[in-house]
Amino acid sequence: MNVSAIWQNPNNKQFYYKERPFSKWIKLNKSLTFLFERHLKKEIVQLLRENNFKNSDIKNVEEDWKDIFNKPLVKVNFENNISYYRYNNFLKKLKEKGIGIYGRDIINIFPYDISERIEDKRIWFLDIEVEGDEDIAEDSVPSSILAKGMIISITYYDSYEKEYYSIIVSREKVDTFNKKIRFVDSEEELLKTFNNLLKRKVPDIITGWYSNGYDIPYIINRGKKYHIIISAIDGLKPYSSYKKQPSGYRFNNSIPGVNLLDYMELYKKYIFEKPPSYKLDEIARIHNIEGKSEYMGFLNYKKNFEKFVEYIFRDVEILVELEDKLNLLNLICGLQSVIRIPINMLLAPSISIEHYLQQFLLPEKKSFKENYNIYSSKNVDFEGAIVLQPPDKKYENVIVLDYASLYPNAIQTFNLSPETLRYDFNYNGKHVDIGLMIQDEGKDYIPLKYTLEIEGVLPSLIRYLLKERLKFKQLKKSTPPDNPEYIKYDIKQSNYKILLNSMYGVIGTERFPLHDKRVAASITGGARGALRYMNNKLNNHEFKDVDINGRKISFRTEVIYSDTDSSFNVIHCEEKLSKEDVVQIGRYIATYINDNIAKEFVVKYSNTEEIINRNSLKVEVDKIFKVVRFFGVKKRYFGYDFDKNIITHGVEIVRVDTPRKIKDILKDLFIKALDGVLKKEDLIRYYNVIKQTPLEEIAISKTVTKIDFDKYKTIPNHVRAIQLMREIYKFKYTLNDKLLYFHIKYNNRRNYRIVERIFNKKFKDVALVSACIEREHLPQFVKLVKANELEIDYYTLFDKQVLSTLKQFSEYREIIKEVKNEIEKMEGINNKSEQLKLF
DNA sequence: ACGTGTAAATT
DNA sequence: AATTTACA
Repeated sequence: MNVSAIWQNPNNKQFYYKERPFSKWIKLNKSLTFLFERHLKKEIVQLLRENNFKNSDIKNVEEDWKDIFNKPLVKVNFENNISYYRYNNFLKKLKEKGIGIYGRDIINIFPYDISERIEDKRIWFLDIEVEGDEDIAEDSVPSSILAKGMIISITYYDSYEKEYYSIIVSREKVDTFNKKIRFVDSEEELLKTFNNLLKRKVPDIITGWYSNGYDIPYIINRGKKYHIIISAIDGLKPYSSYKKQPSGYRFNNSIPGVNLLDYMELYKKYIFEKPPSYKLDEIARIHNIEGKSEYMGFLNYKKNFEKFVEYIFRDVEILVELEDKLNLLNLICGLQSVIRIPINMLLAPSISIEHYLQQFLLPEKKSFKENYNIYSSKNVDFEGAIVLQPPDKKYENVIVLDYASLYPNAIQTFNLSPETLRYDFNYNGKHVDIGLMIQDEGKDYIPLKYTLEIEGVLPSLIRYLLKERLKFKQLKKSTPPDNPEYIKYDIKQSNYKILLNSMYGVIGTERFPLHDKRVAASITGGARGALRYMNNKLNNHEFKDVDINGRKISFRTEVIYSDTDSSFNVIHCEEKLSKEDVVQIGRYIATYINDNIAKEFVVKYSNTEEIINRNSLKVEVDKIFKVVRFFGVKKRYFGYDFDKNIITHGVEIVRVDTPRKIKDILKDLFIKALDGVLKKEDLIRYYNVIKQTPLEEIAISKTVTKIDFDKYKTIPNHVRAIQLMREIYKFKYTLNDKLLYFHIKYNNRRNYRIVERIFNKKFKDVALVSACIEREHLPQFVKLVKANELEIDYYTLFDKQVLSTLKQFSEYREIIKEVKNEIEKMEGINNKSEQLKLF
């Protein structure tokens, strides 16, 4: 059976599926199951009786199951009519008695293939507008839960019909070209209409920007007011709840028969780029999608209805365009077809891996316990990766080698898994001992022996994942990029990559049933060993008369920096090297490592040569620098390749809390500094440029991590800066997005007391403080600047963001000092601080 | 509700 | 020295 989509009722774990795309849901007959240790059979039978289970409640019992440690297990399959409620209560009782339950994940695994084709799913991209939305005050309850305002429109795009729809509460009507609009008289009618459409069209997925926190709870809660049960399956009810957590609100929504997927959550999880704001128009800008003209939803509804109608489609269009570019729904559907669990479960790696592993073990009739409690304590720390300290120096011709998927390949090569670990000084079977590798680092020996006589579940899963990923990578390579298959192969290989990369992380976390910190420590230990091998091999190694592009070239490699899986090698050579020469040298030294690693490194820690065949550790040329500058600190460097493309890490140019304009300026200044041509005039010129730049582009992006400010042990400046705007100007904050932070001169002396209290400082003359606002506040904020209540403190901005940052180039410290003095003179700033600390 | 290592600004 | 934020 191949199904197009599934939905699982979270209340009773009942599965629904569609046999054909765009049909109705069919209930799946799947019984509830659990497993227990065979020696507890009598006790379990007794407990089943005590809990009023009869023989006829049990479909069958399978006695040939085992756990991954080979413990004999019994699997009980209940009849289909046993409710999840009874089942759950029974398992709770077993848990109270300390009886370990195995294989609970099985009930969340859909037993048949699920289509990965996005074309098979009906997806609604949805957005709502609410009356008076822009003046909803901050509250201890999210506005979508209070649901005070009336929903005036629900707009969506149907991926199957390829059509935009909107339902709008309005007596006024407008005609639109290519959009289908239904005008209704009341919110109640709007919700009823929407609900009927849900039941008739049954979308598989509803997605929206922040839809789990706003649109979906709003619809459900407004529905409640009219006793409208928003649901695609008759007889089942929706719900919407939330939990307040230190970092913000967490929502839990359900509309029966619809998979709810917040596109913003998807974006945050899978898009590497960190935007300065998670507002949809900002995201659109980043991905070169024409953003909406202005935010005026409800205002336009009243003032300019035609404009309002144009506007409400824009957000949905952006979302559709975004998916066109990013293919995240495609990605998640691919992942679902591999892991076969409900879509919303796929967002948590520990849950994904847990279910995937269980599914992988099912054919072998193997399972595992909810928690083995092996080395699980929070206090058990384990060591991570090696990071070398680089010098404060500029280099030319630097080749970076790195291990491909180091952690997964370490797991595979050394057979690292909870059940292959022999934590035993005397174990003498065929094995590899990571303890010896760690001892080589000068630490105490502990036996971290992994038997090679059986294959571990983790390694075997990883071997499978690596094989699948390679298969799709090769298919992708042999397909032209304009072929529609190309993107499918790419998504497939990234699905496997995601799973591979989560494997190590979950082993070290308590939530994961098979976690074992000794195994996590062995993974990082094995990886450190591999890195040390490469670095030792390459540091100050003389390569003599190597055939490079038809010439015999001698060179020396020197390791100048290394982080986790990478080794930065500067090539010392008498001769002048072209781009092609360096590329070829890179290939040569990578091969040099790959040819020797198994016999020189991997086998060294094993008592059998068999491990050589297991080796999948392999290095690649990751990048090549024509010039790179290190600053004497770890995780920060700046350079460019032979095509003058910037390659940089850690420095302010790449940080989200650097303003957009400053990033552009710094890029130019960093290149000039690297090339040794930075002049005083460049800096002065940029200082004046910054003064002419719109505020949005010089705003420092900041995140508030605790919505309850009381929870801060020390209040960060940007939080004080919120308090200032809140107390004096009554700005309202939702705190669900990044904020704009400005250094300011505060001018209104009447409020000095308040400002002094907030910032814990005394001011004699000027109050140099800061202000922090939400993006929506920007027009109001500009008004305050124009009214001279406050001024932007360009000097501090320039000093902190540009001058201090450039000081990393130690050779420029003098020039920077001079520029600083010059600007101080220019601005008439008295360098002796006017600010005294109160305490 | 996936790990550890690290820099830097600030109190 | 401790806290907070962001990055790798």
